[in-house]
Amino acid sequence: MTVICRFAPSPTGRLHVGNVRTALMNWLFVRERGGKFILRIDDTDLERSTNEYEDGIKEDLDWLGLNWDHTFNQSHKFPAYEAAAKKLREDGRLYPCYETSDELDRQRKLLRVQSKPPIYNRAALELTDEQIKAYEAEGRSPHWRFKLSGKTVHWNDMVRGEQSVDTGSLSDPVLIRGDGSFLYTLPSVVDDIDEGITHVIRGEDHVTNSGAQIEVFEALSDHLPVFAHTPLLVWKDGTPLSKRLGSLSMGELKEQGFEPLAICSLLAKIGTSDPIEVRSSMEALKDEFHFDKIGRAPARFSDEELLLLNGRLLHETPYAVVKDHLESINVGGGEEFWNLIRANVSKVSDTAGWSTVLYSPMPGQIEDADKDFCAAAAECLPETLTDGSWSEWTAKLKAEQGRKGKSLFMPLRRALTGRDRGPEMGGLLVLLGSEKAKARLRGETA
RNA sequence: GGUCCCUUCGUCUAUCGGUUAGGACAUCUGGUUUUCAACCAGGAAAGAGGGGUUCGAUUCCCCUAGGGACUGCCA
Repeated sequence: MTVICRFAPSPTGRLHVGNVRTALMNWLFVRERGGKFILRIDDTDLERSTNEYEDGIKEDLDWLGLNWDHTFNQSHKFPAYEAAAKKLREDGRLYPCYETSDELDRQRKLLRVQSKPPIYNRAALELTDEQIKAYEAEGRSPHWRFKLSGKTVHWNDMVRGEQSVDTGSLSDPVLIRGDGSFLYTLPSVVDDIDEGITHVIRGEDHVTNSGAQIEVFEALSDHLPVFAHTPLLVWKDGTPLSKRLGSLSMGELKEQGFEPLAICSLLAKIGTSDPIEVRSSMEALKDEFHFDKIGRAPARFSDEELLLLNGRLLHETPYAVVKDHLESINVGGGEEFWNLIRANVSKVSDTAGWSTVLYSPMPGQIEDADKDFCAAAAECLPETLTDGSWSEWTAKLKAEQGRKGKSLFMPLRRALTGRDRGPEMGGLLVLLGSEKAKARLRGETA
């Protein structure tokens, strides 16, 4: 059986880490099983959906490496949803309701105050023809609810095991709004049937939904996908992610200089029994993905962890992979430069600072007590530098100046780079060149 | 209020009744670099609380506490 999964974002905003995790789970599962990944744009809400967001979402997925085999918009499929609604009406599963939103709101509040579950009372089922005519005469157009069976729905969830939802304790879901537009539930089920979706992988906020949706599936066809409800993502301190989604959008993370693979690695690993480590390819992530590795507690997302993984990834990234990125941010220096400094960067943009150190005029950093020492060091620095120059030079300085260890090396590092920490000095010295090095040791800007 | 879910080293987690409770990240120590960072090795560190069941409970059951999801003419 070919596995077919879908990711179904609404184009009402850019993708954030929560969405991406869902997309990633679907993608990893499909690619591991050699199936089809469908990108469905849930734009039935024409008011809030925009083309810009749709393009943004596609751009984000592209950037992350989550490629899809097929994509379509729900807004192009209204006839199919109408047909499904017609069938449900004919079968007596879809019934018109005339309450206003305010009335329903009041009813729910009242029930809550009485400590009763806020379930729709199905008053619309009792309406007489006269009452309906009266409502229509008032100009009210009905919204339509799906009549749940009241039975308990069972399914075997790939993450949560045996699940049951008592549809008797649920409100009949509204499928069609008063203005005739479709809510999420019906189009989603119709499309899952049409596309032959075999596995629905989504967040556990949909668990109750699935109970109702399964009944809609059963009312429309024999097709029923397997469900997998993954735990939600929370912020590192355990608070809901929703408060900071703005700063966790892909657009934002990209701008902050995070690598797609670091993001995917983190999102694929948190909340699982695998160690949180970066992987250098989506292939590797795919091979390690398994539903039985997913825990059931909320997965914690940490920006610090992301930065760490980003650094680890860069430490082993070959020049060819970052070449374009380096050129796009105008970083001087080629392969030698990258190989030397990559172990000391967390983000590609950190290379800019090292590029300045090596290729732009800047003053060294010399403390008063080290002035004479640095001047002397400048004197005996050879004109031509090779890989061995650093150790020869420092050995000579050690003998002549009587300095060793930290007091020997730190002043040189500071004078030459202006920094306390950084890559191995031997390599830096060669890239820096003798002339520049001498000038900086004398306290000049070079 | 109701339904469902969760609670193990600082953090994310493994364990399907008997384990020296394992790993990863962070932290600490050592090595390497005649300095720092990076890198490598090693150490310390844990089953919310209370009851059961059992020869034996982190594991099964109940209660308490804490956290989360759902309970929309949102998705």
